[in-house]
Amino acid sequence: MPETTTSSWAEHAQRVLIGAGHQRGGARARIIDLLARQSCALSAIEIDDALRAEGTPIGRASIYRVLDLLVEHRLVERLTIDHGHARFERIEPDGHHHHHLLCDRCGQLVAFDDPDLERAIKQLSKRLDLHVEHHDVLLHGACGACAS
Amino acid sequence: MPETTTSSWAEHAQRVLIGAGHQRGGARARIIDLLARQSCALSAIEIDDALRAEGTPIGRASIYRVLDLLVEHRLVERLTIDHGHARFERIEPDGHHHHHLLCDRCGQLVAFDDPDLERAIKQLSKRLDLHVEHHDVLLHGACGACAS
DNA sequence: GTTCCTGCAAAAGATTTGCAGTGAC
DNA sequence: GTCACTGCAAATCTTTTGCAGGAAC
Repeated sequence: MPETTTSSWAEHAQRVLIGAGHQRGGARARIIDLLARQSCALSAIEIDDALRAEGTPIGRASIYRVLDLLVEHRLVERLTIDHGHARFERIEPDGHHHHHLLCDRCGQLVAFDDPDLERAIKQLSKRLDLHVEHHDVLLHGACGACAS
Repeated sequence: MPETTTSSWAEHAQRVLIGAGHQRGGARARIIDLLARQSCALSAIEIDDALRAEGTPIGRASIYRVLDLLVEHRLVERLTIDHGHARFERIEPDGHHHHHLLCDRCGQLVAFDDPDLERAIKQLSKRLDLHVEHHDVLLHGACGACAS
């Protein structure tokens, strides 16, 4: 896991948005900065809480609007893991990504990587008559801590 | 695709629920019957609409309650495919299952089967320090019709 | 100065809960 | 007769939209 990714993603995101004709905005910068620091997906509510915890809350509407904008520009991925909540996670410019396991015991969301799984999905999209642009895998079960 | 599955799942579901101490109920029978006839996942709203179209609507609350009960007894799987809607699909007693592709062009949900993918996930759960009980794969892209 | 950004309040939509009546056993 | 099932209405919760003020360029 490259340590440099964090800040470079934030800069990349800002660059893309400016390039698309958007202005700089305080709320947006805060959200981008927050997402840049995460290791896993956050819900809009968690983002709201985190920003509030930092002392200066941001309106819910702005949070959703910024997230929409980021999703639109493929800077952030929207995941629908639990029912009723969307979760958001940055998309790395180098295409590197992971998948998730939702622990049914403790509710924690755990990220994992698996090249074989990526390979299987790539081959699958050739075999089937489908154009796969993007994929999500969600496992349910017990995380390392709960399984032992 | 075995033609017999349809009715046997409905009977199986009823048997499990009766065995768990539940009574027979009209609304529940209607919903089980409807799900038994589907080839792919339905949302609660679609279930409501379908039942209304049959002439005798069922209260939303009952629909959600029955679905919860079915999910609880592992007779139905809850999928969160689009953001804001849960979708429900029966779980076959023999463990046979498929995954989905959501067409970004036309919005259609397409089911597909892939033994290699299943294998990759099975091996993955051995390699990683996780107990995988269950998994969902969702592909995004273009369906056969839209891709051509 | 114009256009985009933000926050607040209100609205929309899906899901859940409370409660009273009905039906199953 | 008891306990589960159902429907209606109200409540809850996330997400969206309208609008007016403020900031960026």
